[in-house]
Amino acid sequence: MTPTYPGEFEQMVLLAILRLEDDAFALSVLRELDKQAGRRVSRGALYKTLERLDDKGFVEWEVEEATPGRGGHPRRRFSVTSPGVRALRTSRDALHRLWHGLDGVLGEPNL
Amino acid sequence: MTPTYPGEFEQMVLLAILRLEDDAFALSVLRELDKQAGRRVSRGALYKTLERLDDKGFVEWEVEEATPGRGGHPRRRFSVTSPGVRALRTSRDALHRLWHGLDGVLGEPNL
DNA sequence: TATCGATGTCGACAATGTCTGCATCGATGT
DNA sequence: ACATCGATGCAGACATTGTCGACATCGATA
Repeated sequence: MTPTYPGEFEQMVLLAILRLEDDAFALSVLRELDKQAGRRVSRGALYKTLERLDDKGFVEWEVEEATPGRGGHPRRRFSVTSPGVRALRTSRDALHRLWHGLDGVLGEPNL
Repeated sequence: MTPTYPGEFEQMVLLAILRLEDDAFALSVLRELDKQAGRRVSRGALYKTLERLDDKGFVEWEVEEATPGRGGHPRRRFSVTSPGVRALRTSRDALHRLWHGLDGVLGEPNL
C-alpha cells in the first residue's frame, strides 16, 4: 500500500491548528489561514478538509464545555495527533530538501 | 477570480526541474524526486502533472536536439517559467509563515 | 417574533494525484 | 532479418483533495 500524502491545503490546516493551540476552533482556523497564508476558503471547504483529516487520524477534537451564552451548534476544539505531526514533519523535510540550494532562483523567504 | 494553487506534487515537480537545470528531462525529474524527496510515482503520473503545469504556463519545454544514438520518442527538456517561479515563491512563503514558531512542536528540519 | 451571528452538515463538482497499458524507434543480440 | 530491450511519450480511467453554496441550529438582541 502506497502511503498517501497530505495535500497542500491539508498541511496548512494542520499547521494552523498547531499555531492556535487551545483556540483551534474551525472559524479561528479560517482566520489564521487568511492572516498567515492569505488563503481564504469557505467554511464548507474547511469543514470537509477537517473531516478528511479526522478520517486519516491526523486531527481529533472535543466539544467545548459550555461557553456562557453562545447559541447554535456547540463548537469543536481541534488538535493535531502524533501521526498528524509526523506527517507534517515528513512533508516539510521533503520540501526543505528540494528547496535546498535554490535560493539563487527563489530568493530568500519573505516572512 | 480565485487563484488556483499548485498542489503539493506540482510544487515538487517544479522544484525538481529547477534543481536539474539543463538536465530536466522527465525521467531525470522522476529520479530527482525519488532521491531528494523519497517520492516515487509512475511515469504516467509525472507526465500528467507536467501536462497540467504546462497548461497553467508554469513550465515550458523544447525537444532535445538529436542526442547521438537514442531511439524512441525525442525527449523534452523542461524548464520553469517566471510565473512558475513566482507561484513557487508564494507557496513557499505561505508555508514558511505557518511553520514559523512551530519548531518546538515540529523539531528542526531534518535535511 | 424576526433577525443576526457563530456553528455545523450535505451534496455536487472541479482540480490534482496516480496507475496501467500501449505506441515509437535506435541498439543489440541471435 | 527478426525479436527484444530501453528510454520515451500519450491516453483513459479512477481515487483523493479542494472548494462552494445552501440549509439547519439556537442563544441574543432588536
